[in-house]
Amino acid sequence: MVQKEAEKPEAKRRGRPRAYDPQVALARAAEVFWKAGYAGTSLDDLAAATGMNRPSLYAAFGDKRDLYLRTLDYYREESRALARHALADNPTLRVFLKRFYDKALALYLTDGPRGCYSIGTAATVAAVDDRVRAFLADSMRTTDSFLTHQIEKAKKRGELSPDAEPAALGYLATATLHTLAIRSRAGLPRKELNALVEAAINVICGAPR
Amino acid sequence: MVQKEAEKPEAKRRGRPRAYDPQVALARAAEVFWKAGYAGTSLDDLAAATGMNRPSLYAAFGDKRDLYLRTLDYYREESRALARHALADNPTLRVFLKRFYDKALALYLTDGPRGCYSIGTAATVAAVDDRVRAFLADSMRTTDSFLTHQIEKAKKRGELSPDAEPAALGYLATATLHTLAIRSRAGLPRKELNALVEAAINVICGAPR
DNA sequence: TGACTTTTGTACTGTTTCGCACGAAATAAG
DNA sequence: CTTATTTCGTGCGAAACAGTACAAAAGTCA
Repeated sequence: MVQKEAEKPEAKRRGRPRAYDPQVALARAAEVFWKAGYAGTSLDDLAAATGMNRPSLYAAFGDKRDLYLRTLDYYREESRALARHALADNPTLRVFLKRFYDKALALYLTDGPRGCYSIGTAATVAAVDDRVRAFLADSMRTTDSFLTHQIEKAKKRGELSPDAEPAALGYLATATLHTLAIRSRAGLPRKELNALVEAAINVICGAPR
Repeated sequence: MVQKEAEKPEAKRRGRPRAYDPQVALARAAEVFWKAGYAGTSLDDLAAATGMNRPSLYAAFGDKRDLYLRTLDYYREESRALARHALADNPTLRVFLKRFYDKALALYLTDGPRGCYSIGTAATVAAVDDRVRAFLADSMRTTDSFLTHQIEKAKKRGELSPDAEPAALGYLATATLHTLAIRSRAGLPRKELNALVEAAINVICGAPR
């Protein structure tokens, strides 16, 4: 609806070639939203950041809201790829969680204390935009079930106490991610965040041996 | 700097009387920010909500940022009063936490899914405003130590396992509050949030007897 | 080369927003 | 009743903003 659906990346297009790469533009736009929030970002800001001018922005992505929704999807895909990658060598739950939170923190602390993209920006918009709210809800449910699933696997492998409840611990694992998202945006020092990660992992996996 | 410091509430003031109550105006302003976020709220919105006109707003609270910072303080005071009240009859940790989260949820779900005021609005602003960022950091540290203190007390009273670590559990208790703040703003149903509260309390206090 | 297609960039319109100036209104003090 | 003081409320000017029209630019295709 916003753009030509079937994009052939390599096919020679007919008219004047684009001066921008849509994926790069999307990433640049996300950076601006990330910093200033949705409402705090103007189309001029976006144009400046992407190097495009406003008419091109409209043609490529629709209006500001459309563009924002695109960046949310973009961010979610990137995040999921990171999470999947942390599972590549089938680590223990303890090792996986450490990696998972460390990767999250690395993302949250790039270019100053910016926190999580969707929590830092979409949470505010969610109260007035149904689609953003639905996106947020869906993202969090997905994180819940992903983490719960990892915990279930670990329990089956005998890494956890037999009376550990994966669903409850999954909630807490997601809650840990959320609190890191907010705390990092609040500028808390890395050291403090590391201590929190340590504490959460010990509670979820049981005291370290 | 923004307003006369020593406000004698009952002293007969000299000129034309105010047509508004500053405390009420502050609460109304907070409601608007709560819904639309800081950047998403214009002075006209605030004027409409408070029944004041813009020049009066400036005279009373300074500019938009000053007013917003005031509402943050206001909200924090209200929240602390609620928390203190939940401790009035010296309840067990389990009972206290249940009350604490229930009160938070009641606040977060008033007038639709609006979540926590400071997390829902200040988190976004924090990335571009030092004072807001400092406010957020300070608030969260206060919550951490408050909850940790309650957990320590419970441990001394023998309510918790001897090897429970209050500092670690305190982080998780705050994390639970944070995740509730975000999830409620994302519109997750009350039932799901209740289940999360239940799970978190069981992890913090130990399985129910 | 010339017709066609798509993107670019400038410029324009109307709206929103901010911040303040200024006179009217309301009250206390003398 | 007059003066001093404080607030109210209209309204103005400047800036920011969203969205679009239009012509120039930069390609493809025949």
